[in-house]
Amino acid sequence: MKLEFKVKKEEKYTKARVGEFIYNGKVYETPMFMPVGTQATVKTLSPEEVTSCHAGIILANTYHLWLRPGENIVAAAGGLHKFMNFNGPILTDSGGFQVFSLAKPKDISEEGVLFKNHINGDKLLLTPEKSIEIQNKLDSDIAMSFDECPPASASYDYLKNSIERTIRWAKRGKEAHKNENQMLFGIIQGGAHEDLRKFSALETVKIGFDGYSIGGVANDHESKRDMYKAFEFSTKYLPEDKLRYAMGIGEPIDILEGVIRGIDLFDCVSPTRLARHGHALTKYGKINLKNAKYKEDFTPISKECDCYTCKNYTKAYIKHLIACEETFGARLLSIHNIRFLIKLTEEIREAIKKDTLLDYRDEFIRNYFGEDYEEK
RNA sequence: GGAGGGAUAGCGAAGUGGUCAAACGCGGCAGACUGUAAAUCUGUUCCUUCGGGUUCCAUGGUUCAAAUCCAUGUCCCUCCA
Repeated sequence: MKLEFKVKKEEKYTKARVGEFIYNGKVYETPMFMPVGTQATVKTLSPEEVTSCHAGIILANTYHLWLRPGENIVAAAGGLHKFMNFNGPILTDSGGFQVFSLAKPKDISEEGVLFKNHINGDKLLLTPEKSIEIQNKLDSDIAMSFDECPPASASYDYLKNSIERTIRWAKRGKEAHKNENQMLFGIIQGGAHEDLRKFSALETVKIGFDGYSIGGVANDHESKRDMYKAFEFSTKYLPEDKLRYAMGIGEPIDILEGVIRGIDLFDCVSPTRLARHGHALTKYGKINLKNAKYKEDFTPISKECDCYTCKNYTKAYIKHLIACEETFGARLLSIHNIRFLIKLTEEIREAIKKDTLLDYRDEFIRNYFGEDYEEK
């Protein structure tokens, strides 16, 4: 079943909106934060634990599942949902990010991208058609176009050529897309340049997709200002009635600023990666539970948090688990961090409904960064 | 009782005349992480007022120079009886 998205409420003072879609008879609201489960698992968590964080859509990755176990095995299992025992909606990334993280510029051609398989060194060609074919077989609910994700610092000319090729790839991918039950999103690139974002958006919209992603952000230590420009210059040229998704975002403040600029969906590895590295997100900033000061702190990460971790465990205990490299520590922190970001989106939705999102943002910043916060 | 081996920073362990405040690993302390080649990576870890000061079981000695060579002592380990 293809999920139908509707905008339900637009905020009065910003571009933010609350939307909803129905999946398996359940109503899901946006803005939404989507946990990442690259290899068909949100690292360290069971599907039940992911769901307990009130997660909606989760991600999986085409490139990784193509290499292991192979899309045919997932298809033989009955698709990703059955394979990984997750009943909620699943979005698959196209492998486009791996063009950024694994390929070298010389590996990218009109036909596709030549990857050196990171597991056994084999050379493999991923094309727009192949990426879509794999995603069709994986049977995710939302597929991504195969794009090049150039670093934000790439030159104007490089970005321009790359965008033109990504648009040609998007057309090829759409033609190859055969799964009626699966949405297909196009991806907007263009760094922080308004004309490039505009061109990328308008051309991608011309092809016609079920939703639009904003890519090429937060991948190059670019400034927050540039990232927010990329959001703004993309959503400005996208249709109101389609989902907008900021790929790989992110940090709480970036989610807020993205929502304000009209973005509905966010995904990020940070809650689970930070967790594995001993960090917890809190309303008052990120804390590092490895720090000695938590040794005898027998209070929860957050008294206000309703997650399993905060209801049952202390900082001192989690610090001990992380110090001993016990996986349960990473799991408890993953639950907390995912719940934190999802709770953030819940509060954001409430603020949009009340037209108080800017006040909410300002209060969030005061709490999270302190009084002397300056946007960089 | 006899023969041999050893003692190096919080721990393990290199180093066997100068380039040694002493490799490396662990532990400790801190930092980074944004569509996951990340349970990873980086820095730091004798003291310091950043000039320097005090170290390699202890004490004495050889030498211009000692963790390194010699003597004595202390402790530990292995094998034989």
